[in-house]
Amino acid sequence: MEDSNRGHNNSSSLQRSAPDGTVTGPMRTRWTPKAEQILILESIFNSGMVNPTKDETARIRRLLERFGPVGDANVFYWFQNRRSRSRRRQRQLQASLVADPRAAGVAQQVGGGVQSSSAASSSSSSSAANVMLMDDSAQYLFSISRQMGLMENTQSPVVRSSDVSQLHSQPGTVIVFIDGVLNEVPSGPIDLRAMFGQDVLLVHSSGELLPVNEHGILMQSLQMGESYFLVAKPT
Amino acid sequence: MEDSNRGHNNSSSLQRSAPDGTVTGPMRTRWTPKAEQILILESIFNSGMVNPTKDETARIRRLLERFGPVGDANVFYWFQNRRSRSRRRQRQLQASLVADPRAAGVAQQVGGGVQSSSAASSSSSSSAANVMLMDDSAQYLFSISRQMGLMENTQSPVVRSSDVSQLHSQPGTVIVFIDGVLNEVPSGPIDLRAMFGQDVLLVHSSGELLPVNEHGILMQSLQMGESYFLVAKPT
DNA sequence: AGTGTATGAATGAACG
DNA sequence: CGTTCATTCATACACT
Repeated sequence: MEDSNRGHNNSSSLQRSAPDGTVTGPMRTRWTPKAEQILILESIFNSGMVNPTKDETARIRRLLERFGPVGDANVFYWFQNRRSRSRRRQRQLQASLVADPRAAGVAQQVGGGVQSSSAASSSSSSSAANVMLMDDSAQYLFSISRQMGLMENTQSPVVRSSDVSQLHSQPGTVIVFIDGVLNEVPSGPIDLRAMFGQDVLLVHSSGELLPVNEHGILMQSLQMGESYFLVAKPT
Repeated sequence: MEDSNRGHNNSSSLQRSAPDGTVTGPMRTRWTPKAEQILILESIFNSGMVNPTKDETARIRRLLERFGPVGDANVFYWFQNRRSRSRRRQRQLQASLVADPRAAGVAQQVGGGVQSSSAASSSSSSSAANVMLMDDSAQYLFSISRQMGLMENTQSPVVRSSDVSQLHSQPGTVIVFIDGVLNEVPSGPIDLRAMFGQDVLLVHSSGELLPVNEHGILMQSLQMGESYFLVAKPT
């Protein structure tokens, strides 16, 4: 694809001076997405729109612009990188499982919501196949990307599950959706029993069941912006 | 097979070990053009040869080989990508100007030297129509591509305007030709008066006059590898 | 104020 | 040629 509106030209007169004193001109500062922007992007990606078309990209950009300056290029790059890194993690997780099946390594992050391998390409595959396993708890999240048309003129932020404007994902934690509500959880292993009181399991929005060890400890870190659903542990 | 010399397969038994130590087998190193090679390529592209034929590609490759291993395929891909991305930038610049005519955005990069639209395809259109506006100051650059036959046996590098071997374009700067000599200038707006002492204008090698604001500040960033010419400001 | 890491940006290499 | 993938470069930001 391509990069339409050039990325976030913050046209301020930034300059950096080299050690020798020569001014090397305006720094091209790179776009640093706001927490809200990341949440929106993650939600969209996670809802199945992993490869927006050019005009979808523009719509997304307009959405994001409410929270700060953004260009189409930034959005384009974001999705490209997201796809790429998601795919890569998926692969290397797969590889490490083959290499050492008993691993199920602790901090190993699972990929995004991209389906296994082949036909993951095109846009808006409004994943209908994902509805399974989870006991009906709020999957309204999946409609976010489809609602965009409606939201474009509203002032209210897209994600409202809690006051998102404040969060910036404390270091060492990740922001995730659990049953549709925002949660900031520690990155790393999670004691599901301690955290949710009962014997439960987590299902990623892709339908994948997250592995726990014999103590009910989640063996993978949850991943920033992903959404998960609690299900009762089958006895 | 139709694809000339395959791209720079330095066939050494390279291996890469993943972070966890697992050996992932021989890896395909991708060609990373040297600064000199880029300058040559840019010069050629900029001189109007935007789509070299197969044998022109081979000649170019032989040229580039003095500065490091390179295959015909690399050259082919380079031109293909250069054309593509140049055209794209051109389009999006156009689009953004339509969207917001008063923009003329500061750090907005202009596309390459491809002429407007339609008949930009074929090779060696030794641009005769580009010679205009500029007051005769060294346009010998344009002959670089035509000189290739002569240079093929010489030892001296193509670009000699200064010791090019060292440059790697400090971040935040771009390397350009101005009146045929290499310059490293800050990417971003440039104060022509401050830099050149007089009231001058810059003309891109395509003939396009670069816009300046009322203070004589260049409103676009110069582009890496492009060549420009100084002309006196008409009073 | 140095070091490590996540990630935005760029671009070589392909594919359709 | 447009689009997509893989890899690499550059840097914003945390942590020490």
